[in-house]
Amino acid sequence: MRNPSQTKLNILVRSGDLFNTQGYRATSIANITKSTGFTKGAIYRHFENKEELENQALMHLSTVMFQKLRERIKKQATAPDKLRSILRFFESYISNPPLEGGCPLMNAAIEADDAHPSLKKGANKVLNLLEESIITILDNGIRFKQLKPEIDKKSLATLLIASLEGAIMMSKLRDDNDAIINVVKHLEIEIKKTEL
Amino acid sequence: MRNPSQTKLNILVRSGDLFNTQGYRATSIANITKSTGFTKGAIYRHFENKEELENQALMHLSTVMFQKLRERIKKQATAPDKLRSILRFFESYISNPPLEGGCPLMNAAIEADDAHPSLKKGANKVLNLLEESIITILDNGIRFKQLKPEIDKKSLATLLIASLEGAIMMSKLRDDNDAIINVVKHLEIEIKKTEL
DNA sequence: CTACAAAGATACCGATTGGTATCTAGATAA
DNA sequence: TTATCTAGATACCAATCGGTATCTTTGTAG
Repeated sequence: MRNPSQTKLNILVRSGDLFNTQGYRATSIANITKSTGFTKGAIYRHFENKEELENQALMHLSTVMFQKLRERIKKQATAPDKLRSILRFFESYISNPPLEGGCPLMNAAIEADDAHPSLKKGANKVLNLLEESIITILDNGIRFKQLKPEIDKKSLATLLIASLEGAIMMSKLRDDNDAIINVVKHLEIEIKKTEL
Repeated sequence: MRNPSQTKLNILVRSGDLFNTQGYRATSIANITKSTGFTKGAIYRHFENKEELENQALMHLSTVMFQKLRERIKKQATAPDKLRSILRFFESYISNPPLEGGCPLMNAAIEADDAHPSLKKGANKVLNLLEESIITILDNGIRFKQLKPEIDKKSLATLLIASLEGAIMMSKLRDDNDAIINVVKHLEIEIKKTEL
C-alpha cells in the first residue's frame, strides 16, 4: 500500500498545481495536506522545508511544460514548422492550458524578488532552458538551409519568449484569446521572414 | 502637525512600494506600519480592510506610472516619436526604474487569480488605460497623416504591451538589459513600418 | 477656554502560519 | 515470527496574520 516515491511525486504534482494557480506564498502547507490527503509528517519527511518544496515543484512544473512542448516540436520536420508549433503551444495556454494557472516561468519570475533568491534562481533556469530550446531549433534550421544564416538567434528567441509571455499575461487577465492570437499572428510573419 | 490626507497618501505610497516589490499577499499590515511609522489604528481609519488598501495602492501606482509616461509622451510632437518615447519609458524600467519593483500592471496581473477578483479588476483597468493611451496616439497619428491609415490599431497596441511587459519580466529576472533592449529594437522597426 | 469630533496609538482577539517532536503502523530482512 | 527501520499521522509550538475595541491625543469650532 505504501509507496514513498509515489507519495513524493503526488506531493510535487499537487503542490505544483497550487503554487501555479494561487502563488507560492499564498499556498500554505495546510492547503497541500488538504489537496494531497497526506499530513505534514509526510510532507516534511520528503522535503526539508517549504522553500525546498517550492523549488522542486517549480522544476517539476517546468519538466511537464517542456515535455508537452517537445512533443509538439518533435512532430514537425523543419525549423520554421517547429517554431510555429511553439506559437501554437503558447496559444493553447488560454483555451486548453497544458498547465493550470498559466506559464510557471512567468508566475515564478514575477513572484520571485530578491527576497526569494532560490525561486528566482529556479525561474532563471527555466528561462534559460526555454531560450536554449529555441536557439537549438534556429541553429539546426540554419544548418539544414531552412533559415537564413544571418538571423540574430538570441534576439529572435528573446522576442518570441517576451511577446508570448506578455500576451499570455494579457489574455489570462482578460479571460479572452485576443491578445495571444494577435501576437501569434505577428510572430508567424516574423518567422516567415527568417525562412530561406 | 496632524494631516490626515497626507497620512493617507503616505500609507498609499509606502504600501504601494511594498506591494510592488514584495507582492500583495506577501506584504503584511505590520510591514506597512514599520515602513510608514504609523500604527494599525491609522491604517484602518483610512482603509476599510487590506483588500481596499491593495486596490487603492494599485491605482496610485498606476497614476504615478501614467503620469511619468505621459510626461515623456507629451515632449514628443509626432505620433511615431510618441510611440518611441513609450519604448524608452519601458526600457528605463531596468536601469532607472520609474517605480520600484517593476511594472505594477504585470505584478498585479500575475498575482491576481480568480481568488482575488478585485485586484484582477484593478489590473484590468490599468491594462485598458495603457491600451487606450496607445490607441489614442495611433488615432491621432492617422488623423495627422503621420501613420498609415490601414494599421490595425488594437493589434499593434497589444503587440507593444505584450512584448514590452514580457521583456521587462525577462530583464528583471536576469538582472540585465539585454531582453528589453532587444525587444525595443524590434519594436522600433515595427513602428517605422507604420510611418507614412 | 472649553467641548467635541476626528486622528491615531495601544492592546487585544481568534485563526493561521511554517516547523518540530513524538508516536504509530506498515514493510522488510533475519 | 520477530526485530528493525522508515513512512506517515498526530499533537503541539511560537510567531504572525488581518482585524477590532478602546483609549489618548490633537486640531478646531463656539
